[in-house]
Amino acid sequence: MPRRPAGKTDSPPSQGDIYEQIVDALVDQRILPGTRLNELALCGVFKVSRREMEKVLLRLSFNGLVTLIPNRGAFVASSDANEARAILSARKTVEAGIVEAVALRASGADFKRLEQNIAREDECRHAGRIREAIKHSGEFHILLAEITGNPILCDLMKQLVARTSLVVSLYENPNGLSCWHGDHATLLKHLRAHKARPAMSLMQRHLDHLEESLVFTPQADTSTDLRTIFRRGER
Amino acid sequence: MPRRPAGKTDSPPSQGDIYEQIVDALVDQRILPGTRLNELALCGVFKVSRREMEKVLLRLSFNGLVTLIPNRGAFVASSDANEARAILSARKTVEAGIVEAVALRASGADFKRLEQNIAREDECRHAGRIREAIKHSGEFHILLAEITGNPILCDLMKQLVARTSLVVSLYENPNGLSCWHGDHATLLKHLRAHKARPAMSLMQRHLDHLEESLVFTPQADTSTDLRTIFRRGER
DNA sequence: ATCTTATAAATTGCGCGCAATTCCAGAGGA
DNA sequence: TCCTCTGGAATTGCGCGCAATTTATAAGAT
Repeated sequence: MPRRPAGKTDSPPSQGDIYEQIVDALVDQRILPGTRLNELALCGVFKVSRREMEKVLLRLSFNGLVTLIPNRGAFVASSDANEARAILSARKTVEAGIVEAVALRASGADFKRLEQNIAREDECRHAGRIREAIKHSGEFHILLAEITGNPILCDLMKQLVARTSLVVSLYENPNGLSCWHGDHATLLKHLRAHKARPAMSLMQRHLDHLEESLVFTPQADTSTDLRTIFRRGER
Repeated sequence: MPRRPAGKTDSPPSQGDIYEQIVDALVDQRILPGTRLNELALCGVFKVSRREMEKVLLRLSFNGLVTLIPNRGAFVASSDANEARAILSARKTVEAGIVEAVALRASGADFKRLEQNIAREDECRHAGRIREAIKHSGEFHILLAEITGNPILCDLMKQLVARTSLVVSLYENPNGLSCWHGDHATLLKHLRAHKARPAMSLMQRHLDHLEESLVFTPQADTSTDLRTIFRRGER
C-alpha cells in the first residue's frame, strides 16, 4: 500500500531523493556556502526522521559538499582558495580525459543532446534567467560524462560540478563578464569533427577562464531560510 | 606493527582509522568480495558502538566498496563485469591526466619516492610475498596522485585502486602471468625525462594489460551468498 | 535421503530520550 | 555604546532497546 514510486505525492522522499534535492539547491545557488543546515529543520522540510537526515548529511560531507562540525552541525562547504583551485584542477584533469573519450566515441544522438543543452542555456541566458543558465552550463559537463557511458565518471562529475558551484558563488567576480559563452558550442563542433586534441585544449582553456574569473577574496553572506528554499507542502 | 601513530594502544579508533583499516584489508585481499560484514562483529573488533560502525559502513557503501542490502547488512562489493570495466575505464581516463601532470611538474624528491616504491615492490615480489607486492603496486598509482598535490585526485585514486583490488580478486586469471612487471619502472623513466605523451600511453597500456588479464567468466564464485546470485526473495 | 514446514536465534532498522555542548538574549558593568 | 557574564533554550551526539526481518536449526512429511 505505501508503495507509490513515481507519484508526485508528498510521501516521505527516499534518501537519494533528498540528497539530490539538496545538491540541486546547491548548484542552483539557492543555498550559499557557509549556510547552516539545521537538522531538525531539514527533517521538517522533508518529513523524515533525524536518523535518515543524518545519513544524507553524512553522504554530503563525504562528498565534500557539506562540512560537519562536532556539536555544531552541518554547514554548506565553503572552500578556501587552495581547495577551490584543487577542485578546478581536478576538473581539468578529469574532463580532459572525458572530452577525449567523447570526441572519439560519441554518436549522433549524443551530439543532439549536447546541442539541445546549449540551446536551453542560451535561451535562459537571453531571457535573463542567469541562474538557470548557469545550471544548464553545469549540466553540459555532466552530459559529457554521461556520454562516456561510465557511471563512475558521471557521479564524479556531478560531485565536482556541485563543488564548483559552491566555489563560484563564493569567489565569483561581481563584475562577472562570464565571457566564455561560446565555449560549449565550439567544443561541440570539435567533438562532432572527432578532433580530440583541440577539444581537450579548449576544455582546458574553458576551465582556466573560469578559474581566472574568480577573485579569491571571500565575502560574507549567511541569511538563509531553509523553508523558503525548499517549497514543500506548508503547515 | 604500529597500527596508529603514537597513540594509546587500545584506545577506540576514530572513524577514519576504521575506514582506512577496512580499506587496507580490502586492497590486501584479506577480505574477498561478497564477504558479509557483520556489524556487531566489527563493533567488537574495533571496540566502537554500532552507531559509529554504521557510519563507517555507510561511507564504504557511498564509495562503492561495500553494498548495503536492507535487513541483510553489509557485503563487500562484488562488481559485475560491466562495473569492473567501468572502474578500469575510469582509471584510464583519470590516470592519463595524472600522469601528464606528474610528467610536467614532478621534482626530484617525487621521483625518489616513486623509485623507492618500485624497489619495495620488486623486493616483495622476489621474496615471493606477492600479496604485499600487489599492495605496493597499487600504492604506486596513489603516489602518482599525491605528487600532483591535488587531494581530490588523491582520494579518488585511493577509491579506484581499492575497487580495482576487489575486481582483481574476483576476476583475476588463475594462470596469472602478471607480465606487466616493468611498467612502473619504464613509466618512471618517462616521467623523469618529462616525456608526458609516452608516459600517458604507457599508463593506458598498463591498465589495458590489467584489464586483459581478467577473465569475466563466472568462475567458482567467492560470493558467500547465493541469494545475490539467484535473484530470489525480492520485493 | 531430500524437501517443507515450524520454531528459535541472530541481526538489522530505527525511534526515543537523555546528556553534553552550543547558541542566544538580556542583565550588569566599564 | 560596547564588552562580559549568565541562565535558559535550542541543538547535536549517541546509547538503549524494541520491532521487523532474516538466518539458522530442528522436526516432520514424502
